[in-house]
Amino acid sequence: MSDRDDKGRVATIFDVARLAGVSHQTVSRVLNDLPNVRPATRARVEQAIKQLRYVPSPAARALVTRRTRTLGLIVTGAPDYGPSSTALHFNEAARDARYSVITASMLETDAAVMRSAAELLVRQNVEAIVLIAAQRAALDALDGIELGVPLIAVASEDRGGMHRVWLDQYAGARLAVDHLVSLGHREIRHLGGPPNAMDAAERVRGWSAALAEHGLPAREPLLGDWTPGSGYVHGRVLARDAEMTAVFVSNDQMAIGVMHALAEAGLSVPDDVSIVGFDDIPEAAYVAPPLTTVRQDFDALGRAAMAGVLGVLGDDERLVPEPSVPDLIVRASTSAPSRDRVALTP
Amino acid sequence: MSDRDDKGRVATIFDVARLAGVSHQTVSRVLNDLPNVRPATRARVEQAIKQLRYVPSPAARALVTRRTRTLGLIVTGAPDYGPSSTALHFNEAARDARYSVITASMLETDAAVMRSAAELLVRQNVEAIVLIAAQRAALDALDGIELGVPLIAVASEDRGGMHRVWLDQYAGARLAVDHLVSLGHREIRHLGGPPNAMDAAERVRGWSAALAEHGLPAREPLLGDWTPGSGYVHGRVLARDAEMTAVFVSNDQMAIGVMHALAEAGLSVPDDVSIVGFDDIPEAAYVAPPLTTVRQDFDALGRAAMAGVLGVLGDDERLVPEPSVPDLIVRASTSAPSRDRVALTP
DNA sequence: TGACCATGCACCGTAAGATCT
DNA sequence: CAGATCTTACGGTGCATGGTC
Repeated sequence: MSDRDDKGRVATIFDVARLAGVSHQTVSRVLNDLPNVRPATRARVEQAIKQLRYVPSPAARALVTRRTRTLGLIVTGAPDYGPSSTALHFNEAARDARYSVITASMLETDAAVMRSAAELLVRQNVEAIVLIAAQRAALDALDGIELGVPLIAVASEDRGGMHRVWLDQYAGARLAVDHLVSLGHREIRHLGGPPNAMDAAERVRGWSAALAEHGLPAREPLLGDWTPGSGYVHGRVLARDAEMTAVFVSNDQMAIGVMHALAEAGLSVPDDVSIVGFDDIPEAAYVAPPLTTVRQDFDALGRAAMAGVLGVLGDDERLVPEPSVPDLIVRASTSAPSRDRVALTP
Repeated sequence: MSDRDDKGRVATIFDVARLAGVSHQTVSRVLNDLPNVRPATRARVEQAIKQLRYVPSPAARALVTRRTRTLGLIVTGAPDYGPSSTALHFNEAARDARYSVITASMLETDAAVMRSAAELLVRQNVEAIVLIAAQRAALDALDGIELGVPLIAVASEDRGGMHRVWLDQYAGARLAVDHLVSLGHREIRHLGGPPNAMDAAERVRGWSAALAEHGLPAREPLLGDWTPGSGYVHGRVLARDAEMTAVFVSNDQMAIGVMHALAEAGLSVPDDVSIVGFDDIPEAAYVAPPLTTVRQDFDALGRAAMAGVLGVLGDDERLVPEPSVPDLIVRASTSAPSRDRVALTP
């Protein structure tokens, strides 16, 4: 596979041309599938390419075409299940479309670091930049600055000046609440994500809209930070609320913490309190009790991001697919409310 | 930031040269910090660079130097906490060293896909390829084929023909078992990872070596697949083993499943059975009970991979650091064995 | 005339040799 | 003579132009 001649040089288009007895331009035409090449000539060139194991130089090609078939990907935040999965599937979709992806990952959402990473990508002549970032601040960091290349954000809030793909967090939250309401719950509380998280805000919106539609009260939501620890802390608070019979938790990690706190307080899930999470992380089906949750299709999201790129670049006229709506996965952490608790509600 | 003139062109080295009143070669000398440039001239050139917002074209530079300052990263398998963290920190370390990283992620460890991804990276003239792969098959896929660039594998088993960085899984496993032994446990079972996982094999090795050293029996280990579900399945088997008082589980996800199964069987953790996991995932501190586990320093691992790259490329003479030894994090899932169970052992 | 193919040049840097002060 | 600077060549493509049958 090392494709090198005696002098350690890889074959060039001129080597191929000489071997095939044509000009380098004809080789170029064959490479790029252009017309006006006689089939016999084409065959000779292809034979020479194979024989010399010639592969075109991306650097030389990029220099003259100013196209690199390379995309930039910026991912901020901890390597949690959602963003990591989205990045993985985006990467696979890009490879399928014969694009390379230069990735810039960073734990912190620091505006200066993000901007310098974006500039680095632009200098590498990426054709578009995809941003996977849960926090609003990540969009702010790249908003307004003129990158010179299209920016596609995976984000659940709208923003001028950049393209966007997302999953319907609002609809997912409504699924969760509708499920609890249909089981007979009337006092349904919410543990949300951090205030700067766009997904969290959409889920709060869905929760309160669903409650309003059913004429049910919406108590002030609690706000965690996505971690199991914050779920535990707020779970202890929720355990003292004798009126509520169900909690819609904004992600599965916090839901695990909530269930732990409820168990410690002597409350049974789902007999005393029903719990619905969000994401369907791998652990969700195997905690005690298995968690009813809202599954997000990160595969679709990653592919949608790539579809967005192709749409913007004009490679592909296919429209970017509609945002997919999450699925409710009913497991054992939800059931009809117990008589005792129902009796307490007004 | 769009750095373009009226015709939409970015500045070239010639534009800078003209503005500074020097030749483009002098500009190049300034860019590359070469000597023999008068301070006054250097200042004029730097002023012109700033004024035109000139940045050198990586494509043109790569064409002539055959160096791209770009690395390839291949990551296989699900986006679990360990590999995702390692990839993140490697990425940050690479950026600190002013390298770009082209990433190829793939869910499946398919030899053909891996090889074509590696070839794609080589065509992009990456200067080295880093492989993060838990499975032995991933090393097999790239073993032997002549890539033409150095390959640095993050892998816990040795392999000819490639450089390697790793965390000391064997020592980590010994820490876990030593902890259990020091608490008084004498019948310590093991739930390992899948047979094709290199980390899993090392942990089995550490577990059995520690037992042998203490003169304790090593029963045949069970083998899961890293998922919480497989932990649950094997946990039900373990629950019927009346003699064992502790289980060393090869990762935290499976440990969660095991604890769930034990709880279902009416066994208390740690009163009846002590559990030690591996990894210290974010959930570990908040499950019930909080999990004693072996923390791996994925940050150090990612940086070690980058150090390995720099070492191979000769950019940096600093030695690749010694593999770091994991830390034991003692939480509530381990305690001295109960009298009842101890009495049962011979 | 049109299908086929060759020639020259641009792209934007770095490296080596030539020239000037 | 040597430090400072310039001139020339080159890398590997794709595009525009032109030539030939």
